Amino acid sequence: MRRSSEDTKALILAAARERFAADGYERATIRAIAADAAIDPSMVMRYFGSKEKLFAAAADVDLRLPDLAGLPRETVGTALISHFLDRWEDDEGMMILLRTGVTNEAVAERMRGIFADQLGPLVAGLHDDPAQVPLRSGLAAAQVLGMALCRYVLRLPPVAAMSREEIVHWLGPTLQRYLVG
Amino acid sequence: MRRSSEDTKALILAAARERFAADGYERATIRAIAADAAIDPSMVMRYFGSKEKLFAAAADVDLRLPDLAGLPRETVGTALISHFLDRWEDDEGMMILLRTGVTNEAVAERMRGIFADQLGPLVAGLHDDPAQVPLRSGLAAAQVLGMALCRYVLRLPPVAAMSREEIVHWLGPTLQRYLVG
DNA sequence: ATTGTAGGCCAACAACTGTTGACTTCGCCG
DNA sequence: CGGCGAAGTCAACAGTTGTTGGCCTACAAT
Repeated sequence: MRRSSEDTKALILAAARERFAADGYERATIRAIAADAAIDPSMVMRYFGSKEKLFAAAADVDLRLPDLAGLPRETVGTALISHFLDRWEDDEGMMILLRTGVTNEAVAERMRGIFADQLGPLVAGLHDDPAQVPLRSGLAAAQVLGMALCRYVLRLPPVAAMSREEIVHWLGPTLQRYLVG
Repeated sequence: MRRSSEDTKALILAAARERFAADGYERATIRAIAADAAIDPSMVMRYFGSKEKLFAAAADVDLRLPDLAGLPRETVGTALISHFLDRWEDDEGMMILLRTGVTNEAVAERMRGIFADQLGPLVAGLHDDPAQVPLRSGLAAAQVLGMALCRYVLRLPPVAAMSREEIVHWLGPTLQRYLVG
């Protein structure tokens, strides 16, 4: 029995996401991705056109932010950090963005867009004064991304060893203050 | 007049630091570094042996942490964030470490060492209970690195636009709580 | 003036990269 | 059965990379 076109495409995409997440853009070669998917490198080109387009498909990420405005005012900090921990632990896309955005201007631009379009509106729902929004969402982004960087990417031992509850306990109040304090 | 051996070596090292800081390890090619220094690529090999050794020389970073134990207890948070902002703004080494440590395991290991050997002892000076130290220095690292990431590497507009005083004002109390609160 | 040496340059290497085009093989439809 | 399109393979391309060795050239000591 032969594979369908969509099946192989999905196979390649899965392998690509893994490689990009683990190695970043440059070190994740098309040959390595193809080998992981057990197919020929030329199939990658056939289905995705180029390495850049394959990456674009692999790095298509949605933060899936919940609607914090519906929550009790004093719980938005812990809600946000909980959500981000969930997201980081089950979506390779987060790792891809961070690993590659640091050395690739196009991806950095994409991250700026994601934070402006997704985190910004969410924070806007918490304030009457729109002038506060950029500052507060920027502060929140710095805290959340710093945690992800230390825990999932650099794996600083004390940070990687922290329990989920510890992180929520310490970062929750910080984010609370940044967001609405 | 001909250049001295040490002069060229310093010239190469300066160009290398700039390139590694701007482009990361993979994209910073020996040829590009040599061109910046206006010398032949083979000279880089002559003076540094290999690209890896050149990088090791370029990424030799010291956080130069001040002695927080000598300060009034309630000012350690603002003192730490002020110091890190200074450091980030006048030492390309910080950028090199962050840009490359994210995709290079050896550099990540180096960063783990730096934070264990430099930030750890500093925090230890603030506590009687040594068991608290890893948690607290990990939290501080996450906050500080997250700010650096958003401001200097990703350049998220709201974070990049913040004034130095705003950052100290907002992150100071957070670090204070993480360190001794 | 000769020579030794250290600084510098050139050309080439082998390996690896993304990418391409021609070729083969499978399986469905008429 | 025959052929046609889709799925897959193979080999090669052109460019770039780190790295090497041989060669040239200025300068200081003899």
